[in-house]
Amino acid sequence: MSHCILRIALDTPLHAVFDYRWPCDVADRPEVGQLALVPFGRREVVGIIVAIADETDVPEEKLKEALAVRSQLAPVALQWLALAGFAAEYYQRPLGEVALPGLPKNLRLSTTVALDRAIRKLAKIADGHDPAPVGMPVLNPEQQHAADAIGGAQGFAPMLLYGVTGSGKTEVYLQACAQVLAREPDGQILVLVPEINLTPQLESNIRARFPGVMMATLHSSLAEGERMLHWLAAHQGQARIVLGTRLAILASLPHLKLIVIDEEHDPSYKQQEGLRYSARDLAVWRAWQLKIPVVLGSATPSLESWHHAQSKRYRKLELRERAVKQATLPAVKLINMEHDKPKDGLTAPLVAALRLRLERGEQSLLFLNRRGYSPVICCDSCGWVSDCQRCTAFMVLHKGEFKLRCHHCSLEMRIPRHCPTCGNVDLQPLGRGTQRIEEGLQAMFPAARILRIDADSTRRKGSAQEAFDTVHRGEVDILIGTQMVAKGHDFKKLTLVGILNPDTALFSQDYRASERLFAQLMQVAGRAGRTAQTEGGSPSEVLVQTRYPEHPLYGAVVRHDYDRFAGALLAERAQAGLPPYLYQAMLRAEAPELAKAIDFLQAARDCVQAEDIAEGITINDPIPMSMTRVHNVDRAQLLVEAASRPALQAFLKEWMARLRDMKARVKWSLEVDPVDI
DNA sequence: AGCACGCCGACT
DNA sequence: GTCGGCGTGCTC
Repeated sequence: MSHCILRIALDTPLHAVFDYRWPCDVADRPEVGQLALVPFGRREVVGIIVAIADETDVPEEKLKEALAVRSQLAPVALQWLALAGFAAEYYQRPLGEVALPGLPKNLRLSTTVALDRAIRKLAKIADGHDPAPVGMPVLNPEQQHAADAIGGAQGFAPMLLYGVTGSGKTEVYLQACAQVLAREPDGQILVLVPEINLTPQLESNIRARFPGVMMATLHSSLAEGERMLHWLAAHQGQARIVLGTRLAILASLPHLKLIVIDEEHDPSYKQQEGLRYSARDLAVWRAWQLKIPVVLGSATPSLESWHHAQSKRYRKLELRERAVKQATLPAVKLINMEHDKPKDGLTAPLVAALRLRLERGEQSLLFLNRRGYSPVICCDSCGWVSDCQRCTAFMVLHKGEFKLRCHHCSLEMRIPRHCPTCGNVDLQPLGRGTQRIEEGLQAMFPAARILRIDADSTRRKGSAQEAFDTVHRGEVDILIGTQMVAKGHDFKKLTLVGILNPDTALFSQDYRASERLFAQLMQVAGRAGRTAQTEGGSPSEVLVQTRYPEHPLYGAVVRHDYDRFAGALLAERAQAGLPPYLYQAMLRAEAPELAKAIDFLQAARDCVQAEDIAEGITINDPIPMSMTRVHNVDRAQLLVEAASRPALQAFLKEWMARLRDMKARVKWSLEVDPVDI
């Protein structure tokens, strides 16, 4: 028996692949894409075989033998390895760090009992190969046109499905899926959603519509056993439809024929720690690689996607009408808070509108993106404020729990009875969170059934679902919530949406804040008026309390005019030299002292500044992050810009190699295409 | 990242 | 006298 060399990617921050000896004859070598168990340092870990060679440069005494190859599991396809390889290069991370964390944990154990059990279990389940849908409703002409365009697309075909809330995008996806499933005998479809827990309807819709095919879900809250089964069902091609969150973009799908990204503008498609990838961008790359169609759906597309649609790189499919014929868009009205002074956070017109809904037995929703009772407490006499000891942030008053809590490091303390610096007993809450609004509402409408839905009220598992069920059953008159209530749910009896304090985002340092605010307002406005008017209820309305009613963003919201707003934002971006007209990467550093972090970034800048590789690249000054200190660590960042993606990529590759060689003792990381600036 | 080895302070 | 602090070094 001779041996070969297995080149294996391992989940480690080291930018290298590792070679192992493996005894085998030439005829029965393992395959690239198979998983293998290997000794690594003092541990045993599972990696992916990325190449098989006859020889290696690794000295004999260092070379170890692999312990096992997972031959019962089919290798991942070469195209999947290429996807991982692309993501690794693009985001400047080692291959193993991209390829392995997405696998079910049970696949990465030294034992194979869980794998063997899952394989046996799936072998007993009949493959879903009856693609016939049931209960397909008739589409309106626009929907039908879009569904046919998607279902009939050949080759790489990126499409933007642009349609207001309620225009029936889901039905378009479903019918396009039906066409693809009918045409491709083994074809698989990947459907991505921002948060699967907030959209259980889509899952049940798909199951009900396609009873003859297997569907698998992939998201972070699956139990390990389930994750293994679902991942394996996708990997073996049994699952014809895979519904998942951003992590599902890295699923092994050997027969992928269509990708759908619902609410493509949603920020949750961007992973914000570890490998900071954009599932939307990777989806488009994957579609390009496989020469298949990809659909990006949204009522308020990201400016990147809109830009691509305008320049005809993406085909635009538009749904102008609401699919439910009688439902029109809700009337959006601005309440000028300079004229109508709010009491307990609510202006008189909003209170009157709430009272009207209560009298008619209809539901209202108040949207305030700030949980807790008040974002800070302060001392009237000496000016003390409830700063967090570990962060550049205030501690938030949580009145019900008698606590101050930092939302960034989770530090908690009892509410001080008197001012820590001057002893004054009169400490005032400043500003309003959802709890305080709830308290004020309850005092104003003692008989009303008021429910608050935010991260605090739904901490227990399953309690969010219970809360939404209560609303759906009509057992709530006024719902108050954070962005949790903006997504997914349609409330049938809801005819009023009040938006309480959106102004802060207008003047944010982050140039993306207004794009996000617009999307959020349109989304929450869309919760109102989906069906109520058909039953003779109040006309649906959305009331926005603002100090800047003349701001163009609100004008656009009132007119439901995404097109013009997006056009104006794009013009600003072009003028100011911002994405999508320019490409960015952000180098971040953190250290116990700010100066250390800044020094590192400065050194990182200096090591390339005057050189050829930095030509055409703008390396900005290092600056402290806007929230400088979190959990006793100071953070700083340095923005790099380039006019073209390839130029930026080439620069980053060389720059990262040099930074790794610098062996800095501060923690640092790179984000390509950063979203929070 | 893990997980070692490796030299200096407070405890059974 | 030991337990254990986290500094530096390595992983085919």
